[in-house]
Amino acid sequence: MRTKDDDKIAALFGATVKLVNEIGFAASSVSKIAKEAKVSPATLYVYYENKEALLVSTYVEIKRELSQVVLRDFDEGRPIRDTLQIVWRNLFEHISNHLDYFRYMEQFSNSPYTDQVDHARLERFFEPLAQVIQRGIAEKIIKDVDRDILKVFIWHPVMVLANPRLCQGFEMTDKNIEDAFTMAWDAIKL
Amino acid sequence: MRTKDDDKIAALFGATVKLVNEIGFAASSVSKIAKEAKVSPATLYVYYENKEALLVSTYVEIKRELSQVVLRDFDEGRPIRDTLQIVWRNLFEHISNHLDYFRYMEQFSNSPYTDQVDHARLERFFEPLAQVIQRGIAEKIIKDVDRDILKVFIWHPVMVLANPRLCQGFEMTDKNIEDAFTMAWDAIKL
Amino acid sequence: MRTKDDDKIAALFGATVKLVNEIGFAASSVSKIAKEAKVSPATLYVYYENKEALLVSTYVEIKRELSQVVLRDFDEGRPIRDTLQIVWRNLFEHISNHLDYFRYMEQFSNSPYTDQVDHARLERFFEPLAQVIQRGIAEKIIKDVDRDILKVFIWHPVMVLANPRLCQGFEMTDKNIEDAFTMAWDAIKL
Amino acid sequence: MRTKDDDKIAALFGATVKLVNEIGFAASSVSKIAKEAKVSPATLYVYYENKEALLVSTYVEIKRELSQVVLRDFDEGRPIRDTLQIVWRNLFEHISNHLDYFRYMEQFSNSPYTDQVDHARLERFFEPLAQVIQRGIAEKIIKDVDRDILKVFIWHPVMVLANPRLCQGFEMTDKNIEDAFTMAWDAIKL
DNA sequence: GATGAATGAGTGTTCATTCAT
DNA sequence: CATGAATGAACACTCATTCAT
Repeated sequence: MRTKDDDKIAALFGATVKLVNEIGFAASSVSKIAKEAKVSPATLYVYYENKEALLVSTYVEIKRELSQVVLRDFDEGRPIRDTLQIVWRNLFEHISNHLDYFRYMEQFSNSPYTDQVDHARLERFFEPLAQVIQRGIAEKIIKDVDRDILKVFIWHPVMVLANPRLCQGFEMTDKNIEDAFTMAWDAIKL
Repeated sequence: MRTKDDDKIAALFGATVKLVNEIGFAASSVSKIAKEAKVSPATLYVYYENKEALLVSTYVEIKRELSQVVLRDFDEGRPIRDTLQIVWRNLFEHISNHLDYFRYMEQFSNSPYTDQVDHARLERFFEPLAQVIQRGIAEKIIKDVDRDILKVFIWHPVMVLANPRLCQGFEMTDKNIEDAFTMAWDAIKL
Repeated sequence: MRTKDDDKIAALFGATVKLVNEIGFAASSVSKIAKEAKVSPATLYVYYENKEALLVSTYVEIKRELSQVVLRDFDEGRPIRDTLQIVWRNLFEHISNHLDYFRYMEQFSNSPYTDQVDHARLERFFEPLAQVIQRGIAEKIIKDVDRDILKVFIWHPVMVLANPRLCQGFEMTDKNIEDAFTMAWDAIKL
Repeated sequence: MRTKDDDKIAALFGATVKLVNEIGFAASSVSKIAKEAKVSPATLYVYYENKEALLVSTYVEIKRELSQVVLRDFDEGRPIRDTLQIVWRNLFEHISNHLDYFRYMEQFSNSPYTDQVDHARLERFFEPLAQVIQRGIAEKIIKDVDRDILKVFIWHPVMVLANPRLCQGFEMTDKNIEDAFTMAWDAIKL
């Protein structure tokens, strides 16, 4: 029965994210995740090959969802700065609503499981953004430097600032968000 | 009686960093660390109260060493941009020579053990830098925004770029390092 | 799925009692108990929350069994002395057949785990006996002294005499048992 | 230097008794005892062959002290009942002053180490008492039953009643002590 | 004599995974 | 499909004892 399957997958997804947030990545064992999702540990292996597959799949799903939200109302016609600012605000809003997703992403990124992810596939989720950047460079609006450097200055600040472990005192007020975007833009613009 | 052996502490420090780099934080067990350091697991407990103490101590030591290297030849008399650039280059050099230290710091930062660190004490290692930033703001050279935001734009890029897991294709060439510093400065300068 | 196995519980119970008798309470480790019961140490944790739960449960089970045997054919109509003598003989017989149970009880009683037992619940197993004593006091057949003192004189002698560690030379002959009962009765009767 | 030796032995004796009372027999490790006695674990092995020797020696010393206190003012001329009552009261007083000794004795008695004690030697400490009993039997004042049975009824009740683990609610008031002695005497007298 | 360092063998417990139903 | 039982391997840590000074 299809419905039931999807329920279980959703339950496992939710349980995984919740547990990683509550007790941390290392302490999130298969049996605890199964208990949280109200299924048997054995059932988990019906849907995923092993623990790694569950964790990787959870990560990819979060990234997929993130790309959809962030690229909502994406319109290439607008000036580049405006486009980026809209994306930045979407990103900020999504983080605020789903801090649990972000904390999962961070912990996953720093685990050995990251190596098992098909990063090229993830990049494709955000392809439109990459093209905007590319256009900005061509039009001499954005600095022509290594793409990784650009990415680090545009996107990482939000992630770091949203991480309570790294920025304990920081508050995500509207002003701070706008300040940060201004600085990101100053960094990359020519 | 036998005397306490600095060699053993050094061996444990080295083994901890090496293992975390090779197999990851979560998989670095006490017995594996002990074996790598060529001591008995029981001996480890002569020098550290428990696993946490070893990991925290290793982290603090890395941070201490980093602060010394980075603040080498520190001279407040220079223009702020120059001061930051020198620090940035020191940081870059240190990262290049000790990528393993940086990977340890990252993994540690995303572990539950981070909460056990006396962060205020660590901040003091880098106090001179904080004062330069402060002066820059007072002299209206640097933007007057939340200090955490400033830190994220000045220091985090290097860390992220140096992380092969996050930036697989990135190469730390001289040009890239200078490009990145220029962008960091553009971000924070008024 | 496999079903929970009463055999395993019985095996763990037996192994626990046997080992405590053979090597002592302190030396009876989880892994040794598991090996004796021919299960994996991990399996033990399917049936009991932890070592303490196993030991406590074993103790309670022995006490429950003891109460059933000792109160067999219990009849309040008989004279009090006769009632106590029957119980005394049942107790003696049970001890003879299950010296291992008694040695387990003793060692458990002197362990820190005793504090975790619900003593009130155990007392209820022997409630009918307490009432006989109570009646004896009311009818001025038994001395009206602190209940603990009564218990010590009626029941403890059997336990101590049955303990080979405390009474190495003692033999539980019929005569000795009757002698001891006579003395217990002389002690408590008015 | 003799003085120093005796200090260390006394410190080890005290530390052993204290720790067994505070954390239990099983949890009293060599290193904890050494730390409590403020000596090195290695020093312990200068004075005792091993842990067992320390524990056994501590037990024997407690028994020796006990025999001295209990037989204080011993006078064979008095009526047997009076003699026993005096001893009983001495015993009660000593227990009250040194509950820690008694708890040590109990825990030791239920440990495997008991088997290593030279019980015959201990019996000799209390020889005068055995002879009084013997005389009581010869004079047909005390029941002529197995000596172990007599011992159990005369001496064990105090020990059990003094054990908070076995008799949680019991209070050692003067009345209770006299009640208990009366019952002990009733049990053994002809 | 006295010590703290050092350790192999063990502790109780949890793990990711598979088995039998 | 779904499950709880079952487990070998590993975990962090402590033990009684010995070694080197």
